[in-house]
Amino acid sequence: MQSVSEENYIKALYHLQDGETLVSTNDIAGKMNTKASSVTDMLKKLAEKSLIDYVPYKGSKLTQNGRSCAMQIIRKHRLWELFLVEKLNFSWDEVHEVAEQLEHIQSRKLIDEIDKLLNRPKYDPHGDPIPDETGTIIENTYNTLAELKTGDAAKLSAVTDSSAIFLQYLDRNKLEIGSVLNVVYREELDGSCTVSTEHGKLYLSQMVASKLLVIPNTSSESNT
Amino acid sequence: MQSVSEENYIKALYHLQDGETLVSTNDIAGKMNTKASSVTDMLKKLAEKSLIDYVPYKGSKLTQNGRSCAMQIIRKHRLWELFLVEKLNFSWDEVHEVAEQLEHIQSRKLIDEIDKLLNRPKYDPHGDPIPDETGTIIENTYNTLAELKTGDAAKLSAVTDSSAIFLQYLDRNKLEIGSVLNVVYREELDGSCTVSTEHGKLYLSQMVASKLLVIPNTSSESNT
DNA sequence: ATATATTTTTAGACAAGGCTAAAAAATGAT
DNA sequence: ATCATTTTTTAGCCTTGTCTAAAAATATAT
Ligand SMILES: [Mn+2]
Ligand SMILES: [Mn+2]
Ligand SMILES: [Mn+2]
Ligand SMILES: [Mn+2]
Repeated sequence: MQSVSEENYIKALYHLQDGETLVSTNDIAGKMNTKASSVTDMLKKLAEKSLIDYVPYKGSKLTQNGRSCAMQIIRKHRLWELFLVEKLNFSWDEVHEVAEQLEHIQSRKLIDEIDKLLNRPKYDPHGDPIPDETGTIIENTYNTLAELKTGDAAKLSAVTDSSAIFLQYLDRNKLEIGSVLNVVYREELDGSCTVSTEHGKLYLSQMVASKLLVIPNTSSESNT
Repeated sequence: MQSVSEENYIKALYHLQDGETLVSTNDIAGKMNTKASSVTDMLKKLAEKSLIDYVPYKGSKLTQNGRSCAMQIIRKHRLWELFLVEKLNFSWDEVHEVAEQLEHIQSRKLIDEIDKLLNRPKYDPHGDPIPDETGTIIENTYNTLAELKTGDAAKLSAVTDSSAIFLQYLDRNKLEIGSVLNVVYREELDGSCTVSTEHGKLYLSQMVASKLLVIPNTSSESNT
């Protein structure tokens, strides 16, 4: 059993990890709003428990064990987020903070029952995939909206920024998971794009477009 | 905002308090499975925050402030317990441990929505009253089954022992909140009693009978 | 009233998790 | 290859919450 703090480090490591490359101590400190020295201490402890492989001065990565631990925490986080939206009238910009607390509740039955209640959902309110009981997670290869060209169409499938301020911006512009986006014009100069949705035309900056993960519409793939 | 540990001390103090009398340091240590010296340290801290009145060598009691804080924690504990039973297929002997964790989650909206979902319930699965948002709690004056005499009838309304082992004993004997109990014979020697329910006759020891809170049936009050 | 027993507090220590400042290692630029 | 910069680790300190052992206060019994 891990402490709340240990769980948070494991989660951060998972989110920062990209393939087999080691995650730097500084990056972890950045993500967790702590100091590098605190991170070093914790890395030693996690290595001791064989949850991570830690190479001093080089970086660290999750072991098999650590990864499966991370998946359980992320599963809980995302199931709770969906539960809050589906059953307790939370909006998608309100759930993250509460889920940060709920993800640390220790009860196998509790999370299994939430999973059942929600009919074994595959995605959370932000489009992130929910690992199943065994820790298996769907790996989707999305495009960002910023990668599309004039004339392309796509379905908004996930967002990479779950901050309240960003999600509220999307709400104001009637963008939600599932929205169909047609790229009316893509400005190469600054990477911005004008899209049309069922609610009308929208101008989206490169900053916003790069945070929207989409599945390109194969039906309009002909116009290359 | 209080730490989880502070909240647990406040809760213990509430449960031990009886009227205006001071609660002894030793009693708190007993209830919390800690040592008296640890309790003394915490009492000083809680007094500093004016959550309790602490008189060294005499004991302590909750202030107005501390009491209202206790009510919020107990409200959360009991609402979560009922939620687990009503919505997530937990049995009444499984909920306490998980509720001990969930009661510390900080989110006003979360608990309000749970309350709404359950239709502003008045009692938890063990018959304990649930404080409302303002901290108001129903004060019932129950009798224990052990106080009744031969011929009395009563409705089981609450239990004072929520341990899994005790609740499972009640399950095995088909006793639940709401069960109607007729005292067929009360043995003065050892305080045990034989009761009949809709499922048949039962022999209950004084130890068990004293943990069952009942509302005597006024319709059979005539036989005094 | 005094001695004994019990309860409570104090003193000092420890583990977890954090911080700052200094030292050491790695990286990058000439 | 050497020097300067950045990253990481170490050393030492702090806070929270716990403990044990000793001291002080209170309660109890003669
Ligand atoms: Mn989240
Ligand atoms: Mn999410
Ligand atoms: Mn309980
Ligand atoms: Mn209860």
